[in-house]
Amino acid sequence: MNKYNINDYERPSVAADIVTFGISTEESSNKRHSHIKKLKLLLIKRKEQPFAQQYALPGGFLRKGETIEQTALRELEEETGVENIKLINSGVYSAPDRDSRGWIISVSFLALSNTVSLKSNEASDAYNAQWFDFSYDESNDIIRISNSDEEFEIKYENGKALPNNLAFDHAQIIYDAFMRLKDEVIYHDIVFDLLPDLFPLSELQQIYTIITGIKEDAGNFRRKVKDKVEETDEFTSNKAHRPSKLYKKRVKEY
Amino acid sequence: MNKYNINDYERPSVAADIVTFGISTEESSNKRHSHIKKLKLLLIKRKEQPFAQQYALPGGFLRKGETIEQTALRELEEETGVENIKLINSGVYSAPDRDSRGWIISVSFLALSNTVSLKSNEASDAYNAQWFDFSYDESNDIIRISNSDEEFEIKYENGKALPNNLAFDHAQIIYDAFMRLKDEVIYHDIVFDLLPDLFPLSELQQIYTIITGIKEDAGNFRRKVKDKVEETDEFTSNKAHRPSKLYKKRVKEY
DNA sequence: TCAAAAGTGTTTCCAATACACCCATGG
DNA sequence: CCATGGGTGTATTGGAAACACTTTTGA
Repeated sequence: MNKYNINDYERPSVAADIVTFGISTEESSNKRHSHIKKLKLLLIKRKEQPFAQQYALPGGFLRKGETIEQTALRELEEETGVENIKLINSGVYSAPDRDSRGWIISVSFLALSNTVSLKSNEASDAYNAQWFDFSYDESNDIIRISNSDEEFEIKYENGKALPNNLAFDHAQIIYDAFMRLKDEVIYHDIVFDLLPDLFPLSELQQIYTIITGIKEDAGNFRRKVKDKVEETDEFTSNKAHRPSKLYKKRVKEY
Repeated sequence: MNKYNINDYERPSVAADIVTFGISTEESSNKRHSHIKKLKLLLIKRKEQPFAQQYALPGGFLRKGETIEQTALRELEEETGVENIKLINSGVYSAPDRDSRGWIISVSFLALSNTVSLKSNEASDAYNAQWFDFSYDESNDIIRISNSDEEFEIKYENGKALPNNLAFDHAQIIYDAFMRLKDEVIYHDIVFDLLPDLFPLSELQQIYTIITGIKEDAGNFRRKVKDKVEETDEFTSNKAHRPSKLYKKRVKEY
């Protein structure tokens, strides 16, 4: 720190990359069955070199006068139209050769969208952004990311994500961010940031299970989360079964 | 990301700041009592402006060709002589006005020293580095950092650490890093990185308790960690009580 | 012989699990 | 009226907590 003059040394470009998760609701063709929740990841198709036409995380460069969180929110909005999300810093990637354009380090964010963002689905052509299905195979430690055209697998060995068709080191960034998400869901009740304000408990459990891999009896799960949620007077309707009461996250008082 | 030329925009300086925790052993004057373990934090006294003569985290600037982790390890060694430590990224601080010298963002690391570093204590004059006592008052959410001359309190309100006599935004960085440490100790068995290779279970528990605030019956604690440690044939000696078997961390097999 | 911490045994109790069963709705 | 998921009640059980008690050492 001593004798360092900030003009004496070359400085890196600093970027933010955003790993955005959301929940989609897909109506089953069989009306007897309930809708199914899926975990989704937001990617963009790159237009420019390097990795042109390949998929990458949305992201961009830190500008003077803003924080890196502001960078992340700004770039996410510009590139995908997604707004109103919770950000959690999930890593810093600084290998000198990670970007062929030059010396660029990246600060990654885990981002959780609490609304099923129709906006960006409709506008995905304009934005070049796509929500991909996301799943994690716990027993083999493999992440699968797919849409109707493409499929990416992220395998993990010796502490590193193996290279795949995703741009840059984004496979690694996604792997790390998902592991962080899993941790935060299990230990810090962050599931609620993936849900709308009002939700039935079955929906809470579905998403909890998708992310953590922890399957549980519905009745027991209901009791376990009882002190973390509050009842409302709202109910679901139009389902081929008993309506379910809607709950909201309980806000702690001090 | 599109149309961005990395030479078009001004770039920030990037620094690493390191929040280093270690464990000291202090022999009690009363020989009947056992030695007492204390949690310590490593700080340096700044020689230059800004904040000259005030205490700060060790840290320094990212150089071309190295990763930010390498920066952290290099600066820690240069400024304090401390080596062989585990690093965990604990945040990124990028408020534009956080450093009066200019546009400097900081990547912070939680660092755990598994040896009671006598080297840097002896050499602390040369290095201008000091190990401070560190304690966390859970019920008031206050961190206290002190040595024989100085005392710093870190109070937390509305999601932010209140300013104190530590340099820059280092109060905030320390607060965040300690909370991360607590989490990692409770959920991910990271206590072992603060211990030597061989240790009695009482020592493991002491440190676990200091950090987490979780007090427990010694017998019950012993049973709880049984599957995380392995017995050795070594024993402590020269204590005014029954010798304790030394254990080591169990390494998982696959 | 005593204080202090190491270490084991045992009882109690609570919370996680399993599972049976009723409810409400649309098909 | 039946399939489906919502929702409650209850018995079981495994592990956490409490605590009594023995062991081994140096002072």
